[in-house]
Formats: sequence, structure tokens, C-alpha cells
Amino acid sequence: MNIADQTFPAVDSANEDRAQTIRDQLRDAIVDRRLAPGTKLSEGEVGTLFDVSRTVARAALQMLSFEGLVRTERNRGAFVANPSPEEARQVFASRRLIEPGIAIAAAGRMTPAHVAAFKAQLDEEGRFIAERGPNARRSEIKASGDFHLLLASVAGNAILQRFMEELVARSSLVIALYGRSGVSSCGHSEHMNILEALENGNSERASALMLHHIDHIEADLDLRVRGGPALRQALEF
Amino acid sequence: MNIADQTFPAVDSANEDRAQTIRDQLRDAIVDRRLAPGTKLSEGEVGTLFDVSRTVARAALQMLSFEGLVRTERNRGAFVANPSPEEARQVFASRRLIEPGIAIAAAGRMTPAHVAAFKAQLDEEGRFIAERGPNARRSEIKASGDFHLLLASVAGNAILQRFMEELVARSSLVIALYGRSGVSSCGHSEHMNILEALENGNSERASALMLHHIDHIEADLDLRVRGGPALRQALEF
DNA sequence: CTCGCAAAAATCGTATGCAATCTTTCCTGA
DNA sequence: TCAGGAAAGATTGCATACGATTTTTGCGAG
Repeated sequence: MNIADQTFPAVDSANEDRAQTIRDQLRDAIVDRRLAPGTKLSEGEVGTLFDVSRTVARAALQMLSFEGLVRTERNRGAFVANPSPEEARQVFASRRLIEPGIAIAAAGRMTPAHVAAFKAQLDEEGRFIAERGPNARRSEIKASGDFHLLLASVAGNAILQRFMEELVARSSLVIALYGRSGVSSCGHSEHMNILEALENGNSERASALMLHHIDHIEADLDLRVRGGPALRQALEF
Repeated sequence: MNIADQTFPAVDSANEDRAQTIRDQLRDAIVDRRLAPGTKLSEGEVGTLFDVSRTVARAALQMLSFEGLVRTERNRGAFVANPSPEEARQVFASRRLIEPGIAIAAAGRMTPAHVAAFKAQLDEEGRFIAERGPNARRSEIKASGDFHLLLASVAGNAILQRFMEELVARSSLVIALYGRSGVSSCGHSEHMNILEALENGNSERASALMLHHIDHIEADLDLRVRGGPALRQALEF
């Protein structure tokens, strides 16, 4: 897969920072797996695709590299990240540490508006699971991540929210790479249980459910190294 | 305080990324309080000081803005961050969530070499506390942060380590801004207690001590808004 | 046909230039 | 004297240019 095969919506909200817009689009493409891990993102190509100069494209790539979604090598360029099993484990270890606390914080701040937003989110999630098709799975992974991001935004801590944005994005990459199959529908019901606990203000239960949920997601991964990591990296897969 | 009043060591390890070196130096200057919150960091000045073009200076400032140490405003430039009391609370809320878990992870991975490194670190910390002088306090804050960074590196999770780097740096800013006085010596003894628990592999105790330690640090802050935050921001203080 | 090496092409790192925006200065009129 | 506003200056956003490094291509020897 080459980045030139992608098409990107025009950058219309021009007033804002263009590099940020490009970063968001590339992040979506990576998380959606439209850009495969290892894909080279050359500054020139990105610039041409988004109709900006290399300067702006470079800034966007730098941002993604901070988030761990792309890896940059000096004088060689930027590549869509290809997380190792060890990195995958660290992503989930971090989530286990942070997300139960976020669930507790969110439980104490739920409003009816939040509940409605969660319901809408879970509805959409359910719809993607019902669908069966090539990009339904992508949408499903994305929607599942959005549930966790919504939770983080309710928790009301901007720093933790940013951490979660990074962790969720990296998780999506990891799931795409190492995911076995269908914990997803199971995950959907777990999301609903978590929401129920949140609605009842039962923070302890929400926290415990979240912890189990993360364990389940990770348990669905196959993190055995296959073929040796050196070869994989050498082949840029 | 103006950035031009600062002096920076020459960038000698030239082979590496120059923007990164500049970022590190600026970060040290901010954390050490040699650059006051609100100080303008113009691309041109930074470039001149480090003898690079604005392109490179800009990249360094962008990195710092990702870490939350500088705030950038479009068409206006970059300023040393001036965390609000609310931001300060969020920093410590994040640390309360993450650091006890880091302590647990670290307790299971301590080696004699790690213990020695911690002892050296605590010795240095004690030396700075003994000293009394204008920049002894700076060094003290920095050394105190280094203890937490050392702990994070022992925990062996690169992602959490990066999160902690950001949180410790922002904490240093917060302490410099809102710190009352001398919990620091008290903090030193708490560090020693934590190390003791780590040495004994008593992860539960290390975790609990860490949580209290963070509480103590935050309790020493005076987070009441003085003069109204709008005014402060308007005056760039 | 394959291997090795040199030339060509592509890509990156960085400096610099120009237009747009913001800030400061200074002048004018009340 | 002071408010208002225009012009000058400073600074940022972005594009482009050029040397340095890497990758690819092409060619000749074995």
C-alpha cells in the first residue's frame, strides 16, 4: 500500500492550523488501517497530496511521531509505526493504569447530556458490528476507540485526555496488527455495562469493569512473534 | 526576564538532531526557572542564540508545545507556559493515577545497579537541600524530579516513562509558580522511604508511599487564584 | 546470469525569502 | 493632554532553494 493511493478530503477549514488538519487526516487513515504499518510517508508526497509545502507536511509528520503513530529515521523519512509485541504490551499496561481512574473520575461527572452522547455512540458501535464487510471492521475498531475517548473527555482532565488519545490510537494500530478476531462484539456489551455503571454513579464498578474490559481486549491479541521481528522490520512490514 | 539574557552551552554533539538538543536545553531552562513563565520565546531569538535557522528553532518550540511547557498562539509566537491552578490540579491528578502503578512495576524490577543509582540520586538531592542559596532551590526541584524520572525508567515502560517526563517537567513549573516553601526536605525523606520499600520488593508499600508523597507535594501548593486569572494572563505573568 | 560499484535520482535537513499578521510608534484632531 | 488611527517595524506562516545523505539504476567484470 502506498500513500499515493489514498484520497483525502480537501482542507476547507483553512483558518485553523493546516498542519494539524493534515495530522488528523493521516491519523484517521492510520487508525483505520487505510495506511498499513510500515508505509513510507515521504514529506514530498504528503505535501503534494494535501497541496501544501514540505514545511507543513513535515510539521504534521513530526506531530504524529510524537504520538508514536509514525516512526522517523534521520535522513530516511517517516513510516507508519509498526509496534512490536513489547510495545503493544506497554500500551495496554499504560491503559490498565490510567483508564480505571478515568472511569472513576467520569462516574462523578456524568450529566444527562453525557449519557445521551454515550447512547448515541454505542448505537453507532452496534450498527458497525451488525454490518459485515471489509471496512465495517475498520469502523468498528474506530467506534470502539471513540467510546474510550468519549469517556476520557467526560473525566475532565485535559492531560489525561491527551494521553488517552495517544493510547487509543496506538491500540487501534496494535489491534489491527495483532487482533485475532471477534472480541469486538463482546467488547460492545462490555461498553454497555460500563455505561450502566456510570449512569448509576457506581464508580467502583465502572472502574472494575473497565479493567476487565482492557484485559479482554489484550487477551484477544496474538502477541507471539512470528518470523522474528528483525525480518519483519527488515522487510518494512 | 528575557530569553536573550540566557546563555546556553554550545551544541557540540552535532551529529544528532539539533532541534532535539535545543529542546532539551530550553526545557532545562524552563524547569530550572531560568526562563520565567510567560517569557516570550521568539523563533528568531532562539535561532540566533543557538546559531541555527528559524526552521530548527521552530521545530524545537513545537516539541515543547506538545509537552505543554510552552504555549503557542497563532501569529503571535511561543511563550513559556503559565499553568493555571486548574492545570496544576490536573497535573497532580494525573500523577496520582500513574505513579503508584509505576512504583509497583519498578518494585518488581529493581536490581543492585538500580539501587546504587537511586542512592547516588538521593545523595545529590540531600546535598542541594543542605546548600542554601538562590539556585540551590532550583537544583533541589530538579533533583527531586529526577528521582521520579529514575523510578519511571526502572519501571520499564517507555510510554509511561514519556508521560512521566512530561508530568514531572510540568510539575516543576507548577511548584515554581505555586510552591509555598519547604516540603522539599520532607519530600527527601519520603523519597528515601520509597526507595527502602522498593529495595525490599514491597510494592504495595512503595505504591502507598508514593501516593502520599504526591499528596504532600500538592498540599504544599497554594492554588488559590490571586488577582483573577484573566488579569494575570492579560499581563503575561 | 549475478555481483559489485559508480552515477543518477530521490529524499531529507536546513537556510532564506516573501507575504500576512501582529505590535509599536507617532502623528493629528479634539 | 489624550484618544484614535495610520504607518513603520517586528514576527510569524509558509514556500522554495540548495547542499547532504540515502536509495535506485545502470553497466561492466567475472
